[in-house]
Amino acid sequence: MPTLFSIGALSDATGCKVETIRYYEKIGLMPEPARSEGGQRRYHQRHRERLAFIRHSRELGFTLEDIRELFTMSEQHGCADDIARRHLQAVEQRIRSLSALRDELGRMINECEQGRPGECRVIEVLSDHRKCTTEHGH
Amino acid sequence: MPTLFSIGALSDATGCKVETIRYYEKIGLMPEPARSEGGQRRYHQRHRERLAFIRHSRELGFTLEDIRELFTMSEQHGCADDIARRHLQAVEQRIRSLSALRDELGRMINECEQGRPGECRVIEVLSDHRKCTTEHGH
DNA sequence: TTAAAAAGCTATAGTAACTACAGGTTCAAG
DNA sequence: CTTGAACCTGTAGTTACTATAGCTTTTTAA
Repeated sequence: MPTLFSIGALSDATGCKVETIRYYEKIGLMPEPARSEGGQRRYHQRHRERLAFIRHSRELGFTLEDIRELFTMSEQHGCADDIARRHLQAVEQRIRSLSALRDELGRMINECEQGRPGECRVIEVLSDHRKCTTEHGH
Repeated sequence: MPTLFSIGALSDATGCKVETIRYYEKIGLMPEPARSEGGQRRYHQRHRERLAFIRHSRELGFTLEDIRELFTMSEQHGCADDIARRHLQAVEQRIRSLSALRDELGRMINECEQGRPGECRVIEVLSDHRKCTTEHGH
């Protein structure tokens, strides 16, 4: 007989919160598990695997919609290459704008340190985009 | 007499959507402007400046709560140095994890190209965190 | 001057991806 | 057998907007 475990045990095994597991079930990302006599959820190993897949994908920044697509792919033994590629492009773009932002913040803080006390460049720069050196945002 | 302008004109001047301006007013980030006879909003130059400050800060990734703090600072002629510094740390952390993620995605896509057709490493790696080389997530 | 079109108004609901109650039930340990 | 931890459902809240419906005001063109 397969070992069944509770939602709390599944939560401990995957690091995913109990509420989040129920939420994934509600939106159809996790299948409805068996229930105990009293109506509590009872999971198998395959639930643990599916949840691990979801959590890992989320850590890598895939959206829940992406993950739905990934499941379809994996069921059809298709290649998830293009989803990953699309996602990689988004990640690279995000890194570029965050880097511009980091430079701008660094510069603001630096100028604030140089200034006389009571004179804050941070506020000044925020008030006027023209005082920016980098082109952040899109 | 100061030139008054409509919400649409303010929107055009700042690139901030009309709905967003009304939203900022509702949450108390923008002051309530004067109204026309018929009840439409009429703004001055100082509203434009305040909104530009908000938008610029948002572009730099500050939250609306941060921006509230920034306004308090600027009213008290205080230094926003520590908010900016705190934010910089968060940005740097975000860049680090996104870089790890980019590497991981690149590796997955690469291995997928190398493999025999119909064999997708992307799904495989997503199923098993142990197949990761980098430590992403926290 | 007037009629139509454009822009504005309020209030409410929806988005992503959860998280946090409230108020009750079931389960496992002592 | 009792107690307390864990579980249940359902609903509301989070962030920062965006979108809709159904109306009113303002502007433009005939």
